[in-house]
Amino acid sequence: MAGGRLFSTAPANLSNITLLLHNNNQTAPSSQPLDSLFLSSSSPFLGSRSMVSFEDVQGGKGGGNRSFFHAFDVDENGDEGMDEYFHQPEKKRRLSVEQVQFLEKSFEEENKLEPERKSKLAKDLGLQPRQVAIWFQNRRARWKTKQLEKDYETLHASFDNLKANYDNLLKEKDKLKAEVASLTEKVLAREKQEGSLKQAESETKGSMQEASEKALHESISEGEGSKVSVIGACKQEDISSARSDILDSDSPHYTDGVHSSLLEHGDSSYVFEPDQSDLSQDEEDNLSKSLLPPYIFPKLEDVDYSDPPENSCSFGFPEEDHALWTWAY
DNA sequence: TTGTGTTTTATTGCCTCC
DNA sequence: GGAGGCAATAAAACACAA
Repeated sequence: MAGGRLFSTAPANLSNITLLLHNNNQTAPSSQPLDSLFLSSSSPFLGSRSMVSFEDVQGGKGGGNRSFFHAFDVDENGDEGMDEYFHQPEKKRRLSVEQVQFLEKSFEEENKLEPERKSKLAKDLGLQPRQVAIWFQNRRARWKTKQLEKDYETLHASFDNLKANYDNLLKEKDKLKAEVASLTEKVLAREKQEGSLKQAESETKGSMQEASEKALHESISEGEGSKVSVIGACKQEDISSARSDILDSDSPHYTDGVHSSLLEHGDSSYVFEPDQSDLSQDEEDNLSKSLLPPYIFPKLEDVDYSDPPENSCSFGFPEEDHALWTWAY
């Protein structure tokens, strides 16, 4: 559209240029080639087939600075190649390889074009300053596109890298999650196992306790003449007395002086002083301590009193000893 | 040779800066 | 308001396969 319009008006411009050239030729040798209208005499790019823009002939924007005739006025003139331009005015001409290389080099140094540089390049390349400006503009556009592609690739690579890392982390997380679940399961199983073991233990303990109590009751009720009451049997002082009674009759004689004297005293009621029943629990405990034969019964301070007194028929003995000392009665 | 896609040159209109 | 840059676009030039 834009380009087409330019060339649709080309014939009119062409006639203007022809006229101008004609006028120019009136003052210049007719042997001068047309190319030199646009090329510096010192240009290494003589013979360029670069297309001529007629925009400035039309008085396009930018004013006189962009004038086709400005270039014409500045540059040397010549006739060679004139036919080429004016027989194919509508044709675009590509820059030669040398021109492009020169422009590329210049672009690498600086991608912006100052007016002085533009003029110099145009002069050196035998191009219009406008052409040089257009080339730089298009080159910047290409560079920008390339840069965008590069940036996109960099970002894409970065994204891929991050995504791979993220995926790895997700996998690791799942692995750890599974590990935690497995360990939790193991812990729960172990706790369950321990719980059932404890329950079995307590059940055993209960049945053994029951059995020992039964045995105790039986042994007590069998001994009718015993001074030991069933209720008192569960009290430590009473049990101690009962033990003394039992020991008096069944147990081997002690060599312990105190007990021997006591036993020798013949009066087992000695240990059952009526007054002592009125003693406080602490006093009773102390008394019991003093009366207990340490080599048969455990020291009372070692006895577990965690059980309530009424159920303390085990006397703090380990469950496995209950049967033994129950048998001892 | 021709159709088609890509590249290059150039234009246009808009915008910003001075 | 002029100069110049930029995005969008046109169109010629070019490359290449069929």
